[in-house]
Amino acid sequence: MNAEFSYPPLAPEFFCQPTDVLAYALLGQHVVHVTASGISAGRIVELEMYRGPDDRGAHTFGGRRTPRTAAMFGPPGHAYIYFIYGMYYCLNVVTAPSGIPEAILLRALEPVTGIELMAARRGLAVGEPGSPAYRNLANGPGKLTQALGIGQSLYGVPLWRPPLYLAKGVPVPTAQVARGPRINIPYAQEARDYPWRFWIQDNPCVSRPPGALR
DNA sequence: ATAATGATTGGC
DNA sequence: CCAATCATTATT
Repeated sequence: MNAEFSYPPLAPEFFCQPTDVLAYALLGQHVVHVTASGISAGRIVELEMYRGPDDRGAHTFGGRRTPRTAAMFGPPGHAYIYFIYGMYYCLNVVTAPSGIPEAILLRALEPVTGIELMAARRGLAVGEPGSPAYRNLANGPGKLTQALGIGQSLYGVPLWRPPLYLAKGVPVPTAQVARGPRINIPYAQEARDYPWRFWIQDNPCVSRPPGALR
């Protein structure tokens, strides 16, 4: 069993940094979810930032404040979770001070703890580390929430303590961070090409091969 | 009340 | 390439 996850939670103040700084700082950190079934956790290897109200790709473009997007207007370090395409949840880390709706979408994790639990939730067989089955556990925004058992009930929760928290990992040197356009926002016009997707260069668990810049 | 659509995934 | 599947949102 998982007695305790050995990585300590990040401090609440960690989230009080500009969104672009946090985009780099979050890579290499861990996402941990504690449930009655056990602990599952993964290392963040890919993410995207959304900066409303000026970002056409963001749910908060134009300052749209609805029940769904409310968390994005709240204080940093909380979970913004939304249901998409009738079947998947996406997990975001709210950033920027209250009133400024910015967030970072977590797009892919490298499995670290609770592999069997993650595989069971995904309906997959447990694979060896490095195998295709292993990579497939959390290499996408919908896959990672499914693997960690994250749903709407965690909407708005703080991310510095259980049951859902970010835990200290090894920061990724800027030189190892690749950037490119965000995925699946063809309607976003000029914002479509902003290089606001960040991932760890050459990491096998990123959601899709690079169309990289830098 | 109704219609359109999506920060995805998996299968053909 | 395209269907699955439904909450959210805007519109009537």
